[in-house]
Amino acid sequence: MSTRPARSGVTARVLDVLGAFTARTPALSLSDIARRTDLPLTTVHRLVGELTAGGALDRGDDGRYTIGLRLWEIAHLAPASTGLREAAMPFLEDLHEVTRHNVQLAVLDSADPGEVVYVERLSTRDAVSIVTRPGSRMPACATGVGLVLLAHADPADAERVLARPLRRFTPHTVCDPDDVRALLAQARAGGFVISDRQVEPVSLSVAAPVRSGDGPVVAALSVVVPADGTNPHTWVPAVRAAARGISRALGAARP
Amino acid sequence: MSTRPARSGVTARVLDVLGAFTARTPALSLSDIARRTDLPLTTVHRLVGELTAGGALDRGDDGRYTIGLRLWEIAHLAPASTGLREAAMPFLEDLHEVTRHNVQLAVLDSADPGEVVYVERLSTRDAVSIVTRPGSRMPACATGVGLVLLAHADPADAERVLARPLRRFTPHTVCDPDDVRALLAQARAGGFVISDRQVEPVSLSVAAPVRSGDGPVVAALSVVVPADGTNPHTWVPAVRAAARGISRALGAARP
DNA sequence: ACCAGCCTTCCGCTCTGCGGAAGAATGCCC
DNA sequence: GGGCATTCTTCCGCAGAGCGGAAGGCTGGT
Repeated sequence: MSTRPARSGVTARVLDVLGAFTARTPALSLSDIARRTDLPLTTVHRLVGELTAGGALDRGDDGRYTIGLRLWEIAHLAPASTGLREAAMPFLEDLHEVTRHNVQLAVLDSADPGEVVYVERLSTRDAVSIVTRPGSRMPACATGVGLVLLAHADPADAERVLARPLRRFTPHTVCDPDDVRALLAQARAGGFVISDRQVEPVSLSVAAPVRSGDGPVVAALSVVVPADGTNPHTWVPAVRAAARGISRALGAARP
Repeated sequence: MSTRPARSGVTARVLDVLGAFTARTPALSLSDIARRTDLPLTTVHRLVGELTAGGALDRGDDGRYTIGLRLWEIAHLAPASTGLREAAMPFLEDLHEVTRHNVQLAVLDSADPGEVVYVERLSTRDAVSIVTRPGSRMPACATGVGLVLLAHADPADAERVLARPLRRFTPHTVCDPDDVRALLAQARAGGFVISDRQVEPVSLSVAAPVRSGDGPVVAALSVVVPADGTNPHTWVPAVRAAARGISRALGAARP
């Protein structure tokens, strides 16, 4: 699931410690971290102490650690936040308001092109329930945004992703590489893709690519709507328009 | 401006390297980082290499480094994102839709109670222009959210903040400690505060506290509206209602 | 009282990070 | 082109920083 990027050295250990935190366990005790990282307790004690002193971790009243505000702050300087999210938000909000459904923005993980990382999500209390949050990841093949991103990624990367077994979420998840290739071709040709009940049997998503101006595809945007028989193509124009709007904004910001 | 949290040790240096990135310079070359951190070039070279290998930094096509996607992803496990932002978003959107103005959510920096860090912001293309972004910080005394947070913070911390000179942004910025104390008292008594043209001469903000259920104040929420003579109290009910809604959601999530 | 986890401090060995120096790879100006 | 400035990368020997085993508080459960 989570990659093990660490080779050796203190830096790698520091990153291992930070990597011990997950969406399901955002607060960890000292020995939790030691167990997960497979590092000696004493070592973790020192590292965590230094990280806490630097604001990268925070210590709660119960003694458990969480990711610190300062690290959170620094991380917001990532390009995904700085340029992309900034430019996209107004368009996401418009799309959200028009559709009244969940709207998502995602990028491809360059380290592992088989997965997408969600940058932003706008939800409504009464919208279809949904599993993703900003910062969370999903297999590229199963999601609308993932298919769009894969369609415009390095073909060699895409083939590498298709070479490994594809995870199934529902009976509708497309797991045959050839079927995926067809969807990718469709995405390139039509400028959008529909992922029909691939993640949850009750919802589908309509996605379109976001470019940096008229340059390469840097992100994808989708709307998740209930699979209630309504023709999904209804949503295509709105999604594509929003995606193009973001692309234009990005081009103006960083030519 | 930026604190120097580092003492010694590799961990501290790693954090120094990450801390070299700022909102105005989100992409840095190797020697940029060396200069800013005041570390030997060779050392930075190694650290940055290890950080890049671990996904904490990304290297752009031009050779410059940016904060990496993986770090961004991990940072989203900070409580400010996990619980707070998650719970707040629907209410922020409602408030945003009703007011059609900028809506912001912020927390107090525990390391320096004199500053607030913005967690989220919803803007509109045609709203008053505004300087804050998620992850950015401002002096607590000058902002609506800051005054609210300070009002409910440890009184000793508040006094410590008032002891140092207060930065002036406009002729309306409240810089006299006693005037600030009056505003804080008002915030406690009324459950809201109005920061009138303190940051920019053309806008004012109305802020209210967000509690963890019925517990302590953990965040503050504000709407920024043009200072066009409209009675700012018009906005108070909507802001307070949204703040209470978030508080309730937080209480339900983590009792 | 006893035990089982969790956290913290101590300390000596050694392995690892350190950074000066030197060399490649640009880019710029004359 | 030649020379100069800046940036990035590789190499390597020294020493001090990080390492982690062991031991001792500090809980809370039975």
